[in-house]
Amino acid sequence: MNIKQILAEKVSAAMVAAGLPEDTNPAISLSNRPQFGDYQANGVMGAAKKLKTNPRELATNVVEQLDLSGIASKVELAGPGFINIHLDEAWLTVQLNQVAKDDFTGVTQRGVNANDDAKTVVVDYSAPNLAKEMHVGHLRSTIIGDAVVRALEFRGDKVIRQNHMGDWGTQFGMLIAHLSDKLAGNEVAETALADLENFYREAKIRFDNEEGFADRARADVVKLQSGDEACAKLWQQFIDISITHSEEIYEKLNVSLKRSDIMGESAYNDDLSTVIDELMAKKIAVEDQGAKVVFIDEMANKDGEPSVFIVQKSGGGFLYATTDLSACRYRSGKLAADRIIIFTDARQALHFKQVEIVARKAGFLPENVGYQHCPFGMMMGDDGKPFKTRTGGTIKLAELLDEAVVRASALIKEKNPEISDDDLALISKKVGIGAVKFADLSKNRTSDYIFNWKTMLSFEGATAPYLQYAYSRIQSIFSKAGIKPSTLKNDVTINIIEPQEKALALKILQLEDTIDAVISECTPNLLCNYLYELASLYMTFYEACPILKEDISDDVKTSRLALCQVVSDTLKQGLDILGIEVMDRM
RNA sequence: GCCUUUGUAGCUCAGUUGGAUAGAGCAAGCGCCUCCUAAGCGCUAGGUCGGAAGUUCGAAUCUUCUCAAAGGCGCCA
Repeated sequence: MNIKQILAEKVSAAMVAAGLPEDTNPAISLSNRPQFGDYQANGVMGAAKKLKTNPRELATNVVEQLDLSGIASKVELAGPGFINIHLDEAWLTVQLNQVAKDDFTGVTQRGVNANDDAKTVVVDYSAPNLAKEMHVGHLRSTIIGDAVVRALEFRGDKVIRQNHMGDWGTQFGMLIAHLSDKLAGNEVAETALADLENFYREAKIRFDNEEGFADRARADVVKLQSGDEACAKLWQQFIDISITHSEEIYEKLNVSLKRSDIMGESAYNDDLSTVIDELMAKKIAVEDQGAKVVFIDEMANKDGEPSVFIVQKSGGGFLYATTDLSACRYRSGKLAADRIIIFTDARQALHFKQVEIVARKAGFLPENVGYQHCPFGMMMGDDGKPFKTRTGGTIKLAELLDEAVVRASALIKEKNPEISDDDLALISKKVGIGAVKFADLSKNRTSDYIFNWKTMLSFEGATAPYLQYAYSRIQSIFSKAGIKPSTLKNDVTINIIEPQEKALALKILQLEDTIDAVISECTPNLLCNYLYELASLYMTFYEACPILKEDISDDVKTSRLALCQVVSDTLKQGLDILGIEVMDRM
């Protein structure tokens, strides 16, 4: 169910009938003022400009050809060529009632319509460095990626998650050398690695100061990479425990990543020399100053100097450029991806642009496979500088999340002193984590954003608690009415009476449109905006339209209860895509 | 030096491929609980969209220049 798409098809047909080319964009958008109707089509003006004709006359022709019978109650021509569309309330009512009965709250599944097949989408996100604990810098990739993944799946695409964990590289030599000594001292790996930050720090101190240790560490890297069994065993132990740390975070964050989604850097190790051989054989890469590099003319600067992309170090070692090229081939080949999406911070934008160009040249990434690097900004403190602890250290993600729950708990207790300890624990977890996630997800992906406890947990305005509150208010009505929401699904017809109900209906019918925008641009903030608007319209409806009051007729009562039911489903479903949980009471 | 991103109300942010009078939330001010959860609702105020020029019926959005911030640019990832 996508109103915008239905209107786009109708207006397009009218445009063609009026003599415009087939690919003319009808440019349907929501009207920004009630007197301009519900939707407007602005495409005629652009088209008239291209054809150098009078926009008003052209628009008149299009409107004459436009058949919206049954859908619109009024179509008006305004200004230089705006076509304002007032939707027919009867039509809206029919659509709304269909959505009310639908398990996917009106979102069409891929494959149902022609030209809308399910795609295989590979999504690379989270990707923490296993040498250390996850810190706040990993939050955005993890939750933005997960939200997009869930949106894709909800729409019906086949998603293959790829957690490209940093589990390989020189620092692991130092770590396994240190671990080896700890185990020799009769320590158990789990205890030695209980605090990864400490462990890393200890190893680093030894590496920098202790005589002979650095040499051992370097030797261990070489041994590890050449397949030495003892080193591999130590490495595996380290990796396993570090992954367990990450899994705890995913669990806390309600993120859908599983161990089976891990495809770490080490997994590409055996393929790297092949990648280089192919690049050399195809004369894409050349030797320069001892290293193997690709000179990318497509990205030359004004003076014609090509961009440089190193794929193998002069000593023969490989870099993350090599790994990412190998990943391109694996994903488009073995995984048969139609589309590849990568979530990393914006600093890597240049790198991924280079990877794509080289991979396409080398044939690792066929023409028809989409490749999308989705960068995001950093998390800043109140002072606008990178978010750090008071002493300047990185903030562990686990600690941040714990603090969110503690803060939520204090606030809930204050609002609701009689709450039981069990309820408090459960609700503060959902509210605290939800608040952190929503604050992040609701911001535009590309810019840096300021992390602030106060605004995200204020419980006022556009926050997760506001949405959760709207949801629990609805549940409260059901419980007060003694009605199981599921019983409303089939027998009840919703009627639109008040303007607040119409506004709500219109918003409900925009879910698919919103999801599609989230999917194509990888921007969950659009879904956040949508859900906030939905919740806000519900609150307005709640104040204006009594449901369980004595003077409300049974018909109106059941109609409104059913409307509540659709809003409740939509909110729950939308928040679920964001990985935010709801509760019946708060 | 070159490249990328960002700059919108006091603060935090939206703003769909150029569309009509630039929108929310917080903070500020004023109202609304004998009534389904006031973690709420309604109203008021707040802006030369960093600056300048250009493109056109029409610019926060496109082009050029400029100012400011952040980041990247040959052997880390």
